[in-house]
Amino acid sequence: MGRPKQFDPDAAVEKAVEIFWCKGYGGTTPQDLVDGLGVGKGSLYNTFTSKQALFEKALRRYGDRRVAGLVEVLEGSGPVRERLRAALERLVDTGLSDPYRRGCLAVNTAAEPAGADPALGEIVRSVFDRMEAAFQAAIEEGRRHGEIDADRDPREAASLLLSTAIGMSVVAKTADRPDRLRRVVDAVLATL
Amino acid sequence: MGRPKQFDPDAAVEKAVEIFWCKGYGGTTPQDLVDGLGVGKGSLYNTFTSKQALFEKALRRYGDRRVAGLVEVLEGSGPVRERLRAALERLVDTGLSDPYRRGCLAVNTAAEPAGADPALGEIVRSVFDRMEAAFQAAIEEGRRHGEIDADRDPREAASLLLSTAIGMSVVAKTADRPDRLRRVVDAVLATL
DNA sequence: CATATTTTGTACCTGTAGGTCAAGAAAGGA
DNA sequence: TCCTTTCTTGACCTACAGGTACAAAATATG
Repeated sequence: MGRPKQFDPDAAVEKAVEIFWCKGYGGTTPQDLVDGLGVGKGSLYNTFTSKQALFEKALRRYGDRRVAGLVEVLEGSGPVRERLRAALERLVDTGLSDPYRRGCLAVNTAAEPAGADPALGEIVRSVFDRMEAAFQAAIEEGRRHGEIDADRDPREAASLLLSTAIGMSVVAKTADRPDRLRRVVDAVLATL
Repeated sequence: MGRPKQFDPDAAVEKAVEIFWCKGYGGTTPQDLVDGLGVGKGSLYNTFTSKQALFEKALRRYGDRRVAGLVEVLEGSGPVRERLRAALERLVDTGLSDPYRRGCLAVNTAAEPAGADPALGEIVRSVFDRMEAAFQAAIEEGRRHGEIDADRDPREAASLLLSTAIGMSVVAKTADRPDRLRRVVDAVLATL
């Protein structure tokens, strides 16, 4: 009962992702949210309580999507090595083709002072953990299929892939010459 | 002639590095600077013009120092491979032992929206370029000495080391289990 | 239809960002 | 010694951050 909401909170979170992704947590103002979500300030705070609470929802949603995208590519068909290449190249391509150079919201948050907040840090950590686990699963599959050297420790390799992916997200933001990122992909795949 | 400054601008930049490193560019307020530098707001703006101008000085100084530290380790004595390990482990150790988990100021700036500013982006890019060049020089030396496989493309390997180092700076901020970073160092060195 | 409940728009609030300005203090030069 | 120049202090300014409060509007129930 009571008056029904005149907007879709779910869609609003979706829009919030874009705004926070562009401006960062600290750089986003209530006015940015009001303009971007198209809802009044009263509704905004009535629904989401605070800027941070909304950001937590947005970051979680972003992270889930990112992880799902990575898992989808890594669990695809074809040789594992090619799937790993596809996953990394997707990172590079989407990073470089983004006109706003937003990088990765999870990485940006980790680097921001906001990342020191326990709740936000935990969300970021969870994203990183799931990405690493996805890499590790792929590498183990490749090892079982004899595509990847059995000497290679999958945990080690997965940690390297995670760190590399994070580093590439940052490098992509500097709008550096694209060849640097292509080299990184080649280099890290050559090691497997 | 004229009244002499009552503070050392050079030392003030040094202190500014610490403040920006802790709070980020966007998160640092004029009041933070007044408190931290111990100079009045008038003197601050009279000497440094603006928050951004001071930050540029601070970021440049930080970057020069960081690059010099890396070069020093990489140009040291002993086998190249050990020097590379020492350089990466230093990154990990200083990153993990920092109680404030500040990561790397250049990386944090690249990830912040402020990194999109042309002047700041250029400083960050310069830091990354010089680090990559230092890695590349070390790898080439190792190759000449037969310590590193001649098949390995030094540019590729250097780009990988750079991306990995950047990624580790971010991961270190999440206060993740230290073993992840140790694994990354082992993994990336195993590839050379 | 009256009422209880929830949402919405608008006004309002306190604190601070990021500076600017004017007046006085501390030097060197004529 | 007076003048010019530069630095310093502190007051001041405008805009906006991040919310809160309230009255009006829209529903479900009895």
